[in-house]
Amino acid sequence: MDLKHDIRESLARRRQRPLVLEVRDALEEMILVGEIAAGERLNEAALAEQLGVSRGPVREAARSLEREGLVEAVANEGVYVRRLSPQDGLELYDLRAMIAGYLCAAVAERGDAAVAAELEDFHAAMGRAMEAGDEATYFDLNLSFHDRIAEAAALPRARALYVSLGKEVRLMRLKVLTGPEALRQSYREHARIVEAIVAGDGEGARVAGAAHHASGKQRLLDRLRQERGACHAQAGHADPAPGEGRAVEPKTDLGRIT
Amino acid sequence: MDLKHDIRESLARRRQRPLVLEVRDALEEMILVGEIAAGERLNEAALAEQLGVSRGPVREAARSLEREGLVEAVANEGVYVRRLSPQDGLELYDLRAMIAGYLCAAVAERGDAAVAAELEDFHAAMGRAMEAGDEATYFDLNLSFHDRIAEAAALPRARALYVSLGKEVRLMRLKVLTGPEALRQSYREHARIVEAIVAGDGEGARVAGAAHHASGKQRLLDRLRQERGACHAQAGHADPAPGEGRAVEPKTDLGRIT
DNA sequence: GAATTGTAGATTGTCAACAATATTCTGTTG
DNA sequence: CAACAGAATATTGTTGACAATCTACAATTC
Repeated sequence: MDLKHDIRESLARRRQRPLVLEVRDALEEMILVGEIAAGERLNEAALAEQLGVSRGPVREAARSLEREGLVEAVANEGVYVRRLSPQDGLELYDLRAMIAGYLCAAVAERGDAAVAAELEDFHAAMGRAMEAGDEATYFDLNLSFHDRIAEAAALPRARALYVSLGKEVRLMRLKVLTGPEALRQSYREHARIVEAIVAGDGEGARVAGAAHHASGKQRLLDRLRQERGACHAQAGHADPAPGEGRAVEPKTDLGRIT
Repeated sequence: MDLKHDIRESLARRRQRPLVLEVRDALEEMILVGEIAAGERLNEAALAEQLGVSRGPVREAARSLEREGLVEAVANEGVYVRRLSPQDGLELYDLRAMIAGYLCAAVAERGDAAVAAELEDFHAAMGRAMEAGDEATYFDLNLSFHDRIAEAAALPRARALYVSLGKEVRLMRLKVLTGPEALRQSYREHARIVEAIVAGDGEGARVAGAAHHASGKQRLLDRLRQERGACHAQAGHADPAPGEGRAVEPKTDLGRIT
C-alpha cells in the first residue's frame, strides 16, 4: 500500500514522467525482490489497484518487461514471472561474460585516466571491505564497479544489454558471491581487470572481464549441483527426471523449456 | 487499407493471437521496410485507424518495440523510429559478431551431424547462387544459413538477441552485402564456419563466426566512409563536429544521419 | 463412481471517451 | 518587419466500461 503512495507522490512531483514508467519500475522491483515469485502470474486488476492506477499502464509496463525477459505472456491467460532453467542461467552468464569483456576492452582502449583512477579507488575500497569481512559492502561496491565500467565504455546498447542480463540473472535468486574464498577470488579478478584498463590493454581487459564473469558462472554451476544434491538428499521427492527440473508451467506445458 | 483487411482476417482465423501481436508485427514490418522512415514519429491514432484497431494495442506494441530498440519514446510527445548513428551501427555489429561466434561454437560443440549436413547444403546452394551472380538468392540463403545456426545452437536467449540485433541493424538501411567481391568473401568465410562445425571445433567455429560478422562491420565502415565522402563532396553542409555526430534528438533536426 | 457437460466467477482483451500536454497558427505590439 | 503572447488544434496519457475467454466447480449422465 505504501507503494501506491510512492507512485502517486513521484507522479505529483514530476508530471512529465509517464505512469507506465513508474509502474514498470515498481513491477520490476517487485519481481527482482521476489515479492512476486518466479512462475507467479501478474494480476492486472490487482496490481493496478495496488499501485493506484488503471490497467492500461500496467499492461504497457508488462509488455515492456516481457521484451526484457523478466516475464512471459500467455494469450488470454496472463503474464508470468519468468522461471529460469539452469540452462537458461548458464546461457545468461555466458552472454554477460562476453558483453562484459567487450565493455572492459572498450574502457581500456579509451584510455581515460580519470576513469582508471576511479576504478582503482573502487578496487581499494573493495579490498578493505574484504579484509573487514563485510560482504554486504563488498557486494554493493562490486555492483558499482561494474556499473562504472559499463558506463565508461560509452557503448549504450552493450551497457543496456549488460544491465538487462544482470536483472534476468537475479530471477534465479541464487546468491553466488558469498564466502571469503569467493570474495577473495573476485577481488583478484578485479585486480586483473583494473590492471589491464590502467595499462590501456584492450585485449587483456576483455579477457580479464570475461574470465571474471566466467568464474561467476562456475560458482553458479557448483551451487546448482549442490542444490540439486541437497534436494535429492533431503526429500527424494518425485523429482521429475533430472534435467527437467524446471517445473511450474504457467499452465499447459508452455512452460517447460529445458 | 488492405493491411486492415489482413489483420482482421488473421484475427478471424485464429482468435487466440492477441491483437497486440498482430499490431507489433505490422509496425515492425513497416519500420524495417522503411514505410515509416527513421526519425519519423508513430502517430497512434493514425496507425490505429490504418490497422483497424484502437489505440490501446498500438501503444502496447510500441512499448514492446521500444524495448527491442526499434523505436524510442519521448514523454508526452510520441515514439520515434530510432535513428542510428554510425557509432551505434558499429556497436551493433560488434555485439552481433560476439553472439554469432557464441552460437557457432555451440552448434559445433553440439556435434549434430544432420545440422552439419544441412549447413553444407546451404553453403553449396550459396556457391551456386554466387557463380550465377544471383545476389538476391544469395542474400536469402545467407539469411537462412544464419537463422539455421542460431536455431541449432539451442540457446534461446542468444538467438533472440541475435535476431533482434539483426533487425536493429536493418534500421540503418545500408546494403552491405553487394558486389561480387563481397559475395565471394562472404562465401569463403561461410566455408570456414561450416568446416569448423563439421569438425566439431567449437573454438574454431566461434572465431570463424565472429570474423565473418566482423568483416561485415568492415564493409559497413567502408560504406560509411564512402557515404560521408560523397556527402561532403556533393554538399559540404555543416557537418557538426566529428565525434559529436550522435545526435538523435527525436524532434528538432531529426533528419540528418551523416 | 467416473467422466462429461454446463454454468458461474474471475481475468484478460479491446475500446471509446476524457484529461493533460505539446505544437502550430494568428494577431498584436515594439 | 520581427518577436512575442495567446488561442486553436493536434496528439499523447489515462481511465472506466464492455466483450471475449479461461478456470473452477457443480450437476448430470453413463
